[in-house]
Amino acid sequence: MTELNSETRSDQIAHVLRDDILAGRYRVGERLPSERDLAARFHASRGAVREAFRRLEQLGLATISHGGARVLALEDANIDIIGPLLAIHKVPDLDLVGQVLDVIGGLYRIALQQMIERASNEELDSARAVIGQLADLSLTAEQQMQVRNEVGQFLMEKSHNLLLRLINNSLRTQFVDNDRSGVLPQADANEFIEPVAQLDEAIKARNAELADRAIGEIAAIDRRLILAAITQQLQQGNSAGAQS
Amino acid sequence: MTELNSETRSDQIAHVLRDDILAGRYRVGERLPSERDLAARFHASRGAVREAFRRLEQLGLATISHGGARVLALEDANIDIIGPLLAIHKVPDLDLVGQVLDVIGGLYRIALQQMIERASNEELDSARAVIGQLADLSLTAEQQMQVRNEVGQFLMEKSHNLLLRLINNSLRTQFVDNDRSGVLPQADANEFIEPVAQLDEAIKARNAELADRAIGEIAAIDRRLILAAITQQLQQGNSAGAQS
DNA sequence: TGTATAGTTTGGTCCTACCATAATGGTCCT
DNA sequence: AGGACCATTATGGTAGGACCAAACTATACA
Repeated sequence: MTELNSETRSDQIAHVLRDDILAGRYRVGERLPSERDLAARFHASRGAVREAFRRLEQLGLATISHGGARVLALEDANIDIIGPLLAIHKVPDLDLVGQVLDVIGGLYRIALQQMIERASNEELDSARAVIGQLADLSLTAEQQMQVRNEVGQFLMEKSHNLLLRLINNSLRTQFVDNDRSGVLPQADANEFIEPVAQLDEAIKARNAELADRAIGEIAAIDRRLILAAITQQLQQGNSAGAQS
Repeated sequence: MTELNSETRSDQIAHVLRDDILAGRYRVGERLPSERDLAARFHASRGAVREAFRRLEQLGLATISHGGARVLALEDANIDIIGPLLAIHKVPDLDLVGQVLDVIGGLYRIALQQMIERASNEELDSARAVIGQLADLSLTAEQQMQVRNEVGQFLMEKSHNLLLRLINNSLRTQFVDNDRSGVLPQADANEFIEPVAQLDEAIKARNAELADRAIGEIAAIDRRLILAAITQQLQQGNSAGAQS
């Protein structure tokens, strides 16, 4: 295990319950065990269970009311369940990752539009500098990954859009938590050279449409790389699983 | 007041603390009062305060650890604070609403792309039917508002993208909660006729680019209407405030 | 068969006590 | 006078028990 010393009792309970729900061990609308039962099962006090319940409630996984705690549909949950949902399987679910990448790509497009519309010339210049790193051929795979994260982070900040930043933060932290799975796409930086150049020019000219096209292409490449890396890991997992 | 009978003690505490933080009554990094102090202040038990803390923690507004509870930066918070943030002032903050609408518009664009890419022909047909209502000239303002919500909801569902739906749900519920402010934009349905027709045709032909343009235009109109309605309310509020 | 009702379960709240850790303040040494 | 060390204190984390009110369940009655 990673670290369980710093994890609070109510944290543990909340996590177990969360994963149970996400894994579908409770049907939607079904009642969770009572606080007293759970307290007994986890060898904890009712207070700890209640605190865990509050978090589940905030996560949108369950409603707690007088009759009991009822499980909600996954579609009614909070964004913060995406991370745990991806972490349930050893290798993330390919479909879900694809969906998330689609959304992230779209968010970057929005951010870029906002930035081009609102940011100062100085900010645009620094943005171009950061983005330029994407086409740096001398970086390792890890560094490339980091650069891409930085670029995304930078775009979000310079979009001056609070909601955008909030969404991005949620997603980013969840992926960082999940990165331990070792999914490290090996990018061929050459692929990025052309769209990055286009993007640079578009930002320089504050050409929103061109920028949109360029960032879309970059996101598409990124998406392809990540999905390929996961697919590869899936196959490795399958072959390893076949041995046992 | 609306309803405070069904509101739990820990709910009240959480809400007060949340609003205090959002209103900036605590500086970032500052320590919140201790659980015992807050319990005394709210005439509640420590348990209730702790449950409130768990929710603040889940909202990303504060970190609770052994030294004490510390306030986090707004940018590190959860999406679910957008609603409360808008509700703090009698009339929502114009900038923030604009930002939110920008993002929602972008999300609709993503959803539409996904839908065109993935949905079945039947789903597309039903989507066209729903979208067609946007240009219905015989609807009242309330009905129009409802139709627009339905369209958004429909797009999100048919995008078959879980993350997109989660984000949309969060935002939607927060706005529904906030709709009591009575911001009802009066749309001139005539404006929608042309882009809606374009969108219809684009969906029929599965033309992603054309659809993107059309939905963008619709979102822009919607945005303009809502902001205008809020601006008007702001002015009313100012003139009313000048009397007192 | 449907309904009213009593009993049981369950969440909501409070209280008290104890522990472990972080924050604080004082003391001692250099 | 300044800094390192240590005891004290404040604070969160947890446990257990008690009581109430609302919700659920099963029973008895009409």
